[in-house]
Amino acid sequence: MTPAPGSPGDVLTLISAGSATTRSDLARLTGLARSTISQRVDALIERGLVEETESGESTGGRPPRRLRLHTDGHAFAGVDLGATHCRVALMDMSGRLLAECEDPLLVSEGPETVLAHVDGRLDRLLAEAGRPRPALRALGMGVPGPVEFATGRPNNPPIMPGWNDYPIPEHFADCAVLVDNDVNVMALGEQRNAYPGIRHLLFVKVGTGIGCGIVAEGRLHRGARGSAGDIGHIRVSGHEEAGCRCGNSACLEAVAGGAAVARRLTELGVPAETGADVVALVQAGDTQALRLVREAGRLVGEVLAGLVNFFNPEVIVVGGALSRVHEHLLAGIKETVYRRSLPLATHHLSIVPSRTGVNAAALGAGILAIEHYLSPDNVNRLVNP
Amino acid sequence: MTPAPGSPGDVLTLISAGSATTRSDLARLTGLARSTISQRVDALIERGLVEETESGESTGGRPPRRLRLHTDGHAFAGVDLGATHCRVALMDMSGRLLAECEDPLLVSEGPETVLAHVDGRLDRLLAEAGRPRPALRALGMGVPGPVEFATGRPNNPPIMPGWNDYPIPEHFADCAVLVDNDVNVMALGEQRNAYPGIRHLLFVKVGTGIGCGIVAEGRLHRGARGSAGDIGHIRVSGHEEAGCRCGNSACLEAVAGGAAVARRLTELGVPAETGADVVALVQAGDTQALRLVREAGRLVGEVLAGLVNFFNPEVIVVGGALSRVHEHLLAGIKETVYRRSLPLATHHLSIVPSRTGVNAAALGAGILAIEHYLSPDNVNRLVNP
DNA sequence: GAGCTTTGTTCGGACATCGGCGGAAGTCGG
DNA sequence: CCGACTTCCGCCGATGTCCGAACAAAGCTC
Repeated sequence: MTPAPGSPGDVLTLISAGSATTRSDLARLTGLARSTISQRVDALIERGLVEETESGESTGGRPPRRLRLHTDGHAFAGVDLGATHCRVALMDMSGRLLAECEDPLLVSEGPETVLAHVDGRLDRLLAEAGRPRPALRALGMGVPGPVEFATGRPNNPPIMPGWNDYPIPEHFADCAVLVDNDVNVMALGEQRNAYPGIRHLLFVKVGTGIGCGIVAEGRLHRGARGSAGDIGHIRVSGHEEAGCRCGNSACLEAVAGGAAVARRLTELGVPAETGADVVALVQAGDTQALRLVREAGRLVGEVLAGLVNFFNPEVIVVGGALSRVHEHLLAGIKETVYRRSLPLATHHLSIVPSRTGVNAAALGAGILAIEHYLSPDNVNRLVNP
Repeated sequence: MTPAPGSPGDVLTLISAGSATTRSDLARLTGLARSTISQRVDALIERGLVEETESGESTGGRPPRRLRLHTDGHAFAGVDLGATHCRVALMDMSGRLLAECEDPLLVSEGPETVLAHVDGRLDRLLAEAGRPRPALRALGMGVPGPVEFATGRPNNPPIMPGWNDYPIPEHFADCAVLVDNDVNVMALGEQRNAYPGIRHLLFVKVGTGIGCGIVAEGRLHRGARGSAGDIGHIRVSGHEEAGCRCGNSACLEAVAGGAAVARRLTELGVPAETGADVVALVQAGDTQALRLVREAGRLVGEVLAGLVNFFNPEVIVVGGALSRVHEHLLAGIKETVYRRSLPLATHHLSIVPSRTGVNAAALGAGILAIEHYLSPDNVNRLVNP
């Protein structure tokens, strides 16, 4: 059931999105009477979800009292679980970062160890921000593998031994927990922070692996089994010799992933092991590395060219480890996409580097948590007993 | 603004979908009081949208009065405009076919001529079905090219000379007109008729060209510029020699489209010009034709394998002219998709031939029209003065 | 400071919804 | 065949929600 127009949740959504900052705005936008709006806003204030700030500027009459989210007393967490690191961000209801931390941590140590670590970091960050544990309303988590979003259970993740089907939410009994693929939360964070008006966006992460988060109609597309966006094993032409860990050959990841580029560099006599090594070499001005990164961009671009025709996004954001040298990667991507995609699809297409940087995933996961908590359905439940 | 739960439109949606056939069902499903439901249903009956039928079976008490859409007095049209044909289907509100016709017609004759023809056929079909012209509530149309759905204007369609930016809806002043790409309406029709529970579905049309309709979250995905699903110009590996009319080479359409298969057959000494010729040859048992169709299936499958990883659909439906010999085409497609896509994405994936047949597009276009008319927003407008 | 404008609150009335009651219309068991 | 039971449906008073007019508040303009 969809919420009624102008319901408390709807009102809060407008305030949260910044579409409305006064009661008058709300009345205009919802079409409800001013008296009704006042009543709704009062309820939201009473529940601690909204607060009044100083009076705004008069436009010739009585100045309005500005409304905004009441960000005290609540906290939300975003967790970015990588293969070898764990980043936790504590945010308020408006999405502002309150505190954060990052530690090296092997996801392969298994769920109990890793989630206990997360739990400890949450306590520390909450203390830092001066908020009690019960203030934590919801937690979002991005993990490096496929997840069944509805239940928060990893689904045969290749690089998360011991996590298969583990019910992550049950580890945090006192607050709502939303678990998603790391690339999905990065896509969400980028779209919400940098491209709020864009309805169709792809976020491509080029690191050791290659993945893609899909925002369609402003919402994450996860597909039937939650495995949408797994573009690392799409075939690219002319590289039949490259075998991939998935058992096939000529997979995008096997020829353009960070590890693949490093291996090819090593073959050329420039020792490199990981994507980070490649980035360092490019930054040091190594021309072989630069050439190979650009070539990797072309290969990613070949796959993206097809996806642009298929999905017709407005924006493609390129992130991940290799994007630290994004000029060269992007150059290769753009070159191929604009050559191989149809004009109608590329005419208004932007291909840009990620703006959110290293904590993109943690912030995106936090946004997942906040949007869950502020969803009209949830707010209506909070307001009506 | 989303409609309120249990609004007249919501009630009608449940009846239309077959989820509820009695007042009691509606009360259970909406959570509203039985008295409220009765009132809503009365309003819908008064407006001629719903009718009572005979009593249903008792389950131990008073038998319920069954409700269904009141299909008399309304009519909806679906128009399938092809490059060389025009098919018009007249349907009632439940999606049942009332009358239909097909004529050879060159879309290249331009909008005035073609739309005048459609108009004439509409009158004839309405007369056949015994309904007056004003009974026509909405019209859906599928055209062979990209369309800006919101305005119903073709967007630089390659095979529709004279139609660029032509405002098709203005030609039919008295009823709502929805114009979409032909593959999109085929996808919609197939999903609604044959796979109502499936949320993510791809419809692949293999004919002279190759296109794809995308259903995501149960709704058509049209993309940013309405060009989503144009998979005919995605690159396939190992066919650099094949030039395409789009200016690139190795496009899927240039190696696996009906015209391409026909050309390759001709080169092998078996004369063929169009996809229809190829179908005839296969049906006649020509082994060369059979082999090439299967090979075309493999090529389509290579592209679909990537799209399966990216989009993660539950069902892929294969339609279009070449699918009349779908055993061979499907065999090639399945072979490649199941080899090249990730297990998580293929595990619950079905690849099936289209069930709706030659009038798939016309029926899908009609469904577009009906769903527009029965959308909760529109129904609420109809019921409340 | 009077009048104007805009914002926000108060309050009575209109309207929709709820839920109990009773009648209608069937089944079931004796 | 008939009464008990079940389910469906309409009626109606009670309840609560929402609206809109009137009013108060707080600024601007002259």
